[in-house]
Amino acid sequence: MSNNNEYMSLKLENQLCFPLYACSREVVKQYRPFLDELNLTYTQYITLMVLWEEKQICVKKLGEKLYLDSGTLTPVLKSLETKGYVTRQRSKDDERLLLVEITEQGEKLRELAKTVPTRVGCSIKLSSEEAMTLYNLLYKVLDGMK
Amino acid sequence: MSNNNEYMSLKLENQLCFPLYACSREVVKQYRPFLDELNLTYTQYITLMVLWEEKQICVKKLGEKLYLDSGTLTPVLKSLETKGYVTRQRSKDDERLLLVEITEQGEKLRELAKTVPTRVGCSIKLSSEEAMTLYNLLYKVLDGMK
DNA sequence: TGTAATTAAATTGAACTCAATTAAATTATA
DNA sequence: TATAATTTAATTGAGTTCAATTTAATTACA
Repeated sequence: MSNNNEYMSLKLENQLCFPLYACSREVVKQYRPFLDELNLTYTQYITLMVLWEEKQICVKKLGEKLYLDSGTLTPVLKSLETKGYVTRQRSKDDERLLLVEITEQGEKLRELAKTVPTRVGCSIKLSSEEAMTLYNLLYKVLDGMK
Repeated sequence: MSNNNEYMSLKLENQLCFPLYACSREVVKQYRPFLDELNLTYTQYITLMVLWEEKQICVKKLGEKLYLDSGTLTPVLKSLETKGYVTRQRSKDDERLLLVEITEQGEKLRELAKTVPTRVGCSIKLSSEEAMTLYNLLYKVLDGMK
């Protein structure tokens, strides 16, 4: 009798990756109306989230936190600079490093953004226990991969 | 005493969306070496996965399954057509519908692709119970959003 | 010291994603 | 039946993502 496991696993629903991919995009989509109000994209928003905590950080470290590389971050940071939310300048100690720093205007944006998570949270229909479980499993996958 | 919950929730780690977004991209990245062998992108691959099950489907229905719209699918389907894996033709019954059908060559690719899930699965360091829990929670979020 | 190796960011090019718009076909209804 | 509303794909444009390459700076070490 033939073994169908491999063929079975080629079903969309049988792979973890697909719901992960679809769910990620759908949840990011929930942010849009709220981020539109702030004239921010999701990528710009999470970049600012790091800077609201760190004040100053180089592109490399920022990329490690966001799992993004300079190919993605360079245009995002230039755009945030144009909007007046960050400054970009080379480190005096090591000219290879580009230091990104939040501006006063960028700090102010935090006040306007602070209700976003709660508002988006409403469309994620999980109990806090389920959300915690999901959160932990996602980081387990993420940590297990590096 | 002031309430800091809203500020707290602006931390990257405090939102479910970020690990979802990062995890999705990292897991998709794991597919690359295997899909490179087949000269397929991830989006092309999941499109074929649907067609391996359905044989024929219109763009609308395909988009519902993949959570993608024609803006994304049209170029993907044209590319798969160029590679000889699918055909695209308007429905006789309703000229608005574009019917996508798997070709014999597309069917053959399934044989080559069948080991991909198992090979990628190795880099997801979860027990089968954890994987099932994660899977169910992702679909709960996804289903709760439509 | 001088050269090689490494590191950080920018750039390039291909592909994806999505919102908004357009065009064509179909369906509903006045 | 004629017109209006709806539906389906395609198109457009902005922004993202990533691999690969390039450039400049720093570090390692012969």
